[in-house]
This record gives sequence, structure tokens and C-alpha cells, in this order.
Amino acid sequence: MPERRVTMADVARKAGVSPTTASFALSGRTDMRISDASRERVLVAARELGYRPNVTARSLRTKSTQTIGLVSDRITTTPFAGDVIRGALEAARERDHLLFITEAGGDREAESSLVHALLDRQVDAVIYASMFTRYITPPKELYGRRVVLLNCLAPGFDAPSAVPDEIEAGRDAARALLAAGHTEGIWSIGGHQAVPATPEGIIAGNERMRGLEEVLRAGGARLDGVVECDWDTRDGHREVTALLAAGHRPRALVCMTDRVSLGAYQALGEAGLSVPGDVSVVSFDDQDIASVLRPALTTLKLPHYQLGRLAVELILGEGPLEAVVHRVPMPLQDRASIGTPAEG
Amino acid sequence: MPERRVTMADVARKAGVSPTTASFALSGRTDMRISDASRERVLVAARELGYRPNVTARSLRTKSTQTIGLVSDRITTTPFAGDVIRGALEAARERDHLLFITEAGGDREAESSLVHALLDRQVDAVIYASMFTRYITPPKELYGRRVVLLNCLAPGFDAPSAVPDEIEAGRDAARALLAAGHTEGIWSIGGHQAVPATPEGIIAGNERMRGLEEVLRAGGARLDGVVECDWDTRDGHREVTALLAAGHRPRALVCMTDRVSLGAYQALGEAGLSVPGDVSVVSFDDQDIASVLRPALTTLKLPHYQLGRLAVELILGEGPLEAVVHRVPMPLQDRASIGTPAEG
DNA sequence: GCAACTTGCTAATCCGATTTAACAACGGAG
DNA sequence: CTCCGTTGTTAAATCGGATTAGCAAGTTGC
Repeated sequence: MPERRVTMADVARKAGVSPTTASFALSGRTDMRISDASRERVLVAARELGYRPNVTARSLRTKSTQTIGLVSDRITTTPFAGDVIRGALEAARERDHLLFITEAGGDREAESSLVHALLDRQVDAVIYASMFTRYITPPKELYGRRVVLLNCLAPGFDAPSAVPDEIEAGRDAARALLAAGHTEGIWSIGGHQAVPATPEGIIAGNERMRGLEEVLRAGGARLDGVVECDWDTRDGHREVTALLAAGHRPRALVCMTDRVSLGAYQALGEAGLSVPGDVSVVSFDDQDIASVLRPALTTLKLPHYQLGRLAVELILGEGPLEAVVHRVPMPLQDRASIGTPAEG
Repeated sequence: MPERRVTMADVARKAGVSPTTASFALSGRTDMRISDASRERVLVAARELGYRPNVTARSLRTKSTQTIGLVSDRITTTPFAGDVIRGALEAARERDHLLFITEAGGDREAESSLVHALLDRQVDAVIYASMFTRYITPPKELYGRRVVLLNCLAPGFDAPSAVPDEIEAGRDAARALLAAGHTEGIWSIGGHQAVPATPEGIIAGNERMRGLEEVLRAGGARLDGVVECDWDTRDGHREVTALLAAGHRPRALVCMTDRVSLGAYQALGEAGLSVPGDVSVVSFDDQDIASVLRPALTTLKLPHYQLGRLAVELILGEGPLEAVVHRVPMPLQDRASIGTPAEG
């Protein structure tokens, strides 16, 4: 049976001082004068009794619970976004904070009620997270609170955002292709996701394409074509198959996700084309499959761990939060799917 | 700025009653006599003021925080185990509870300090979770507390466990093969994981193999061989390649994980063998790739969502927890990788 | 008509800390 | 020998609820 917890009163009694003195000694405040002797006695008593402060009781007075709430749509669900949680968890632990994780499944009402549940428990701050980068409107309960937006943007809402630097990732994809000598026969599979399954999901597509085209153009190259489609394996397979069937002979594919790349690999394989011998592939996201495909996929990694970590670091930083957009680099995972262009 | 929260005292004042009456009216207790008129006035006042009880303050008195802690080694990290979190989250939400998620990375000291951090915050109960099924020793801080073990077993520790029913899964794999007509040329790739990267990680392997062999034998079939190896893509690829090179001609592979299956697919493909025309494949886990491979992989799903949900349901159930092992079924995801045995 | 209940409500206390205000004891200045 | 400031300590209030004990007023019993 969990025996009664040791309270500060127990410590004070054992040390032969008042609870007030014990409190000051334990909190180590210097503005209240406690003799070294008393302080020592309290500390020893606390150690011997295995005293641990009751955070709940403390926070009733201080208002601070050393606790952060994280509200997401479905962030824990997506296969690799667990990294967001891990980054946030580690950063929180380094600072002796705990995280409430919640998931609203995209339901506004659930979102509100979860935020209430968090506020009822006196969380110090809230991280509002999205599964994919998009514009959002935070629930009204969050206005005026200490908030950081993770993987989403809310213009007009006074809070910092942490998002992947998709534009620079697009540029890096182009640079990797140019460096290997690619200047023509370059196709984008997935494009801007202009007709996406998710109407808000256009940030990643637009920004990746913008960076890609900018650097390609500056390097004297260009895109032969952009295939607009959804971003799943099936789409990649279908569209690349169609592309080849239409008589095109691409030298390099820029696939907008690793899942699209997998579909592209399958379609190329079925057509007897090899990667990267016949066709180079560069991708985005760095999901699990990327490193396991044959050949291993060169891709720009979504910095989930860093995003989670940054969100916590921002929220636990000193001073007021400023409505700044923090763009986190997407590192190039340089593997084996880019080669020199195949001969005519 | 977040204006001062509405307290029960505010509600009482507005309703013209004492805080005591307000408390009773709001908590809806029937053992204290409150007139319908007063109750109604309090409820209206609370609604108009948007009153929400301060859970922190309440729990100081009641000891219950409506909060559960989850301690895991690295559960948020593994690609698909986010489902565990989701299951737990949903079950908790249905019961108006919130979850503290923590991750100790396998470090005993970190584990202890996290459990302390949870207890300091007065969590009602703790779920101790493992990434893969294994035997564990819970940190001593958990003894005598309300605990459920998720995906792990601790003989002698007085708490229920929720684990996948690996034995039955092994049986189901065998049944699926038998049903398709396979009786010979059956190989296990991965085996018991008798020399595993993780010395504790033998439960899944042993139990899957046990169920598999039991039903195969009862069905008049048997295993031609068991290839003991680690359970990753690379291992599957290497071992199946070696198997074929040694002149064996398997009709069905039982791969111990989907990653092993992916490796097997690659090796079979390179050898010009087709799935399931030449070789059938049945697998375990049902990771993301399983449904996306070509042909889609028939596999026994690790019931992560159900495990998470069950753990919470157990912990929030009435009465004392009993040290029972709950085996959660692993449903067969019947896809396209099993066919009738190839001729001679 | 008075004791014994019932009904409806509230004052006071508690939970475990933090924090404010005040109070002894002592030393030095004048 | 006072007066004042310093030092070390503590009583009491506070945070926002839950709970216990008790108190008026109205009802019933005989």
C-alpha cells in the first residue's frame, strides 16, 4: 500500500523548525534569512525522509505546474511524427517539465474541450500541433495564453510557429540534381498538390516547388513537367506508369513524398528501368522506407524531432513569446538514388 | 491577457448562496440536501460565468487528478507504436482523463525520476509500457501503486498485463498457409530470434514459432527449416538470398516481421521469383509498408491501438487490479501474398 | 405544547505547499 | 541605558475547492 506521502510539515517537525523555515530552506531562497545550521538540518531531514514536494499543492499557490499541454489533430498517428513527440518530450525532460499529450482528431469541439481539460489542470503553456504544415485557426480558448504553433501557421494569432523550411528543401533538391549533372528530363511527381485530398495542405507543395524551380532555373536547367497528383504510393505508381506509357523518358524524378517515390520505384521497375542508372529520384520526408528501399532513397528529411524540441524550447524560454515563424532546416539524406544522367 | 479564472466563490456569490452550497449543487451529490431552487440558481450562475472547476485545487483535497501517467522505454519512437498512444488517448478521453506521456529511453535512472515526476503530480495511476513484448522489472517507485503493464510482463509484480496474443497469431499464420494448400517447403525467416540484438526480445519469436509449429504439425505439414536471424529488412534480404543460393526452393516463407518480408520480397525479386506465384509469404506486425508492397502483404497485425486502449480501460476500471495477463488478438490482414503452392 | 425529526443551508476545517507580516533576541550607536 | 537596525524564525493568511459538524426553521408525534 502506498503509505502516506512525506509532507513538508513532517520534514519541519523532524528538523525541529517551523514549516515556514523548512519551506525557505528547501526552496533555497536567499532573500529570507535562514541560518546555515537550520538549513542543513532541514536538508538532512528531507533527505532522510525521502521528501518530495507535492507539485499539485505547490501549484495551487504558485500557479505554475511545470507542465505543458500538447494539442494535436492526429500527430501521434502518422507513422513518423512520433519523432515530434520525442523531441518535445526530451526537451521538456531536460527542463523538468512533463507533457500532457492530447489528440483531437481534427474535431473543433473536441479540440476546445481538450484545451479546457488542459487549462483546468493549470498547464503553464500549450503547444498546438498539426500533422502536416498548414494554416489553422486556434480554438478561442487559446487566445491570450502562452502558445507555440508546431508545424502550422496562424496569421494574426500572436504566437510563434515552428515549421520545416520547405523552400530551402526545394532548393536543396534542385542543387542535388544539378550537382549530379542533371539539366533536362526532370519531372516533378506530386507537384503543388494543387488538387489535394486536404484543401489546406498546399504549403509544403507550393514551397518545395518554388525552391526547386528557383534553383533549377538559376542553374540553367528546368522542369520538363509537373504531374499534379495526391501524395501516396498508389498515386506515384499510377502517374509514373502513365508518364512512361505516354512516351516520356525522364532522367530525374522529384517525388514530393517518399511514398510517391516508392510508387515511382515500382513503376520504373515494372518498366525495366533502374534507379539511379536510368532515372534518378530525389524525394522529401525521409520516412522509414526511405533508407530501406533499394537503392536507398535520397530525400530531404522532415525535421520532426527538431520541431518538437524547438516548440518546447520556445515555450519554456524567458520572456514573452513573439509571433515569429521559425523555419527549421530539412537536412539532405544523401543516399543512393541520384546518379549521373543517363545517355540520350 | 488571461483574465482571472472564475472560482466557485464567484459562482456562490452570484447565486446568493454559500460556497458550500455551490459545491454541493455543482457536484450533484444527493446525500446533501439542496433545494431544487438553490441548485438551479447555482447551475445558472455557473453557466453564465463560464465556471470551470480548478482540477488542481480539487485534487489537493480529493487526491484524484483525473490524470494517468504513461512511462515507456521508447514507445513513441517506433514507427507504428504511435497507435498505442492513440488507443490510450482515446480511451482516456472517453473517460475525461488526461495522459502524461513520458519516455525514459531504457535508462533505469531516468525511469525512476520520471515516475517520481508523475507521482509528484498526483497521477491516479501509471501505465508502464514497452516497445516490444518482453519481461521487465518495474522501477521500485511503482510497487504498491495502481499500475498496468502494457506490452510487457513482470512475474511476481502485482499488476495486470496487456500483451499481443502471439501464440494464436502463430497458429493463424499456419492456418492461412494450410488453407491455401501449403504442406511442404515452408520456411521460417527470423525464427525465435534466439540470438537477438535485444536479449529480452524472445517472447514474440518463441510464441509465434510455437503456435506456428503446433498447427502445422496438427495439419500434417511441417517446417522445412528455420532461419534464425535478426528481424530487419537487411537480414531478410541476406538470409533469403543465401537460402536460394544454397539450392533450396521454398514454397512459403513465414517472415517474423514485415521488415523481414520486405527483404524477402527484394531477394525473391532479384532471383526472378514472384510472390505469391512462386513463393507465398505470410508475415507479422502489419507495419505501414505491409499494405503498400506489391503484392500487398498478408500479415498478422500487432494490435497496438487495442493494447493502448485496454491498458487505460483496465486502469480506470472499478476495484483492485488483478495480476492477469490479457492476451489481445492479432487479426489476420488477409491481402495478396499467399497463393496456392507452386507446382513441382 | 414540547420533544424529536427532517429539511436546507453554512461556518469552519482541511489538503500541502508558498508567502506576507510580525516578532523575539542581539549588537552597536549615541 | 535607551533606540534602532539586523538576524533568524514563525504565526497566520492564501490558493480553490471538498467535507464535516452544526445550526436554524419547519414538521410530526403524542
